[in-house]
Amino acid sequence: MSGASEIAYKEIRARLLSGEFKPGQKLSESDLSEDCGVSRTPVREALRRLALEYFVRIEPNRGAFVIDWSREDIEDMFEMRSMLEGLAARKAAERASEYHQKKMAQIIEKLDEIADLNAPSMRADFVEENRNFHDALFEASGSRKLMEIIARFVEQAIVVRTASDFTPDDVRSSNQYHKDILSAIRAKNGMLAENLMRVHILKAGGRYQDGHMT
Amino acid sequence: MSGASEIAYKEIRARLLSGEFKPGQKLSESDLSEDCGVSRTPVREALRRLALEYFVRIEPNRGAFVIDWSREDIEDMFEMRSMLEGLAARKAAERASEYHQKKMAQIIEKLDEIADLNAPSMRADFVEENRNFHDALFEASGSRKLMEIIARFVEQAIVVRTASDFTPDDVRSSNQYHKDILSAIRAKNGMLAENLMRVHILKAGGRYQDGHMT
DNA sequence: AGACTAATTATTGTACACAATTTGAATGCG
DNA sequence: CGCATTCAAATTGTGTACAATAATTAGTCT
Repeated sequence: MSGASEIAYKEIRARLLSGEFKPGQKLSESDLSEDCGVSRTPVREALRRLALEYFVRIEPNRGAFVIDWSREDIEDMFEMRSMLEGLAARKAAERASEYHQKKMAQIIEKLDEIADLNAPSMRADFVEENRNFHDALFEASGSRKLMEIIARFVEQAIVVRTASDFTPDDVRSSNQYHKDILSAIRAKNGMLAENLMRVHILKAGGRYQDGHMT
Repeated sequence: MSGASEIAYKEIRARLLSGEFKPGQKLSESDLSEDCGVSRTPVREALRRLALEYFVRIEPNRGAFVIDWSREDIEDMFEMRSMLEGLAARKAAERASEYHQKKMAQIIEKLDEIADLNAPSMRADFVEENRNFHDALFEASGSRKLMEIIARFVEQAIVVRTASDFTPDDVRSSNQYHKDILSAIRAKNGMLAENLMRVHILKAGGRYQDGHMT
C-alpha cells in the first residue's frame, strides 16, 4: 500500500524526527504538498494524524505548527511512559515465554557489543537495539493494546531525545537495567521488574540528572 | 467554531457512544455525509480522527468499521488507565492546592446526595459527577499533558462501560474510594493516593468482579 | 449445480476549484 | 509617530468531480 496519504505522512514525519522542522514552525499545506509530490488533501490527512500523535499542533483556520514541548510536558511524557512500560514489564514477568526471554537476552548481548566496540555508529546502533529490547518486552507482555499505545509514547520520546548523546558507559549503564529487568522477569518477580523499568525510563528521561543515582 | 468537520466528528462520536452503531459495523462515508449534512471531506476527517481515538478502525481502501473490543483489550485499557490515573493521584497529593481539595470535597458531597436520592436519573448524574471528580483531580495534579492523555482513555471507557449499571450501593462504594483518595491527598501521602486510585479504577473495570474485594 | 472468470456497480482515495478565514500591508486619523 | 481600519493576498476549509480500488453480479465452462 503506497497511497499518497501514506507517502505524505512518512515524509513529513521523517522530516519532523530529523529536526529539519523547528519547534513552533508553521507547516504550510501547499509547500508540503509540492515537496511530497501529492495534492493538499493527503497532506492535510497526514497533518491531522500527526496532530493526534503529538508531533504537530493544529490551530483551526490557522494551520499546523511543529509542537514545542515544555520542560514540564517532557517530564509528564516520561513519567507516563514509565508507568506504562512498568506495567508492561510486570505483565512480561507474569507471562513471558522462554522464546521471548531468549530474544531479550540476545538483544542485551548485542547492546554490550555495541558499547565495547565504540564504533562511530554507536549512538544509532544503540537507539535501534534499545528500541528492539523494549519492543521484545512489549511482545513478551502479550498485550496488544498496551503495545500499540506505548509505541506512540516511544515515538514521541525520540523527538525529544534528539539532544541526548550516550557515551559507551551510558550504554553499559542502561544495559545493566535491561539485564536486571530480564532477571526479574525470569524470576517471575513482577513488582521488581516493574520498578526497575520505571527507574530505567525515568533515568532516560533525565529526571535524576542531578547525580544521586547511577 | 462550528466547522463542518467538527459537526461531523461530534455527530458520529455521539452515535458511536449511544450504541446506535454496533461493533464491527461498516460506516459508509456517503451515508454519514448525508446524515450530517456536510460533504464527504469533513466526514473522512472525522473518521480518521475517531480511528486514532480508538472508536473506529480504518482498513485501507475498504473504509471505517466500528471497533470491537476484545475482553483482553478492555482489561488492558483499564490497567493502563489505572496506572495513569494513579500517577495523577500521586501528583495531586504532591501539589493539590486548597482550592482543588475543596472542589473535590464538594463533588464527593454531591455524589453522596445522588446515591441517597436514588432518583431515576441517578446513573446519568453519577456518570457526570464522577467524571467531574476525576477531572478535578487531574487539574489538581497540575500536569497538562497527563490530563490530555488520560482524557482519551476515559472517553474510551465510556464506550465500554455502557453495560454497567450502578446501584446506589455501588455509588456509595465508589464514592468511599473518592473520600479515601482525597484524605490521602490532604495528608500528602502520594503513594497511598496512587494505590487507592489504582484499585478504584480496576474495580470499575470489573477486574475484581469475582467477589473478593469491596 | 458449482466454481471460476469477466463485467458491472459501489465505495474509497486523490485532485482540484471555490468559499471562508486569516494575515499583512497600506491608508487614514488622532 | 503610533494606532486603528480597510483592503488585498495568502492560506485553510469544504464541496465536487474523477480515478483507483474493492464488492457484487452475471456469465461461462466443466
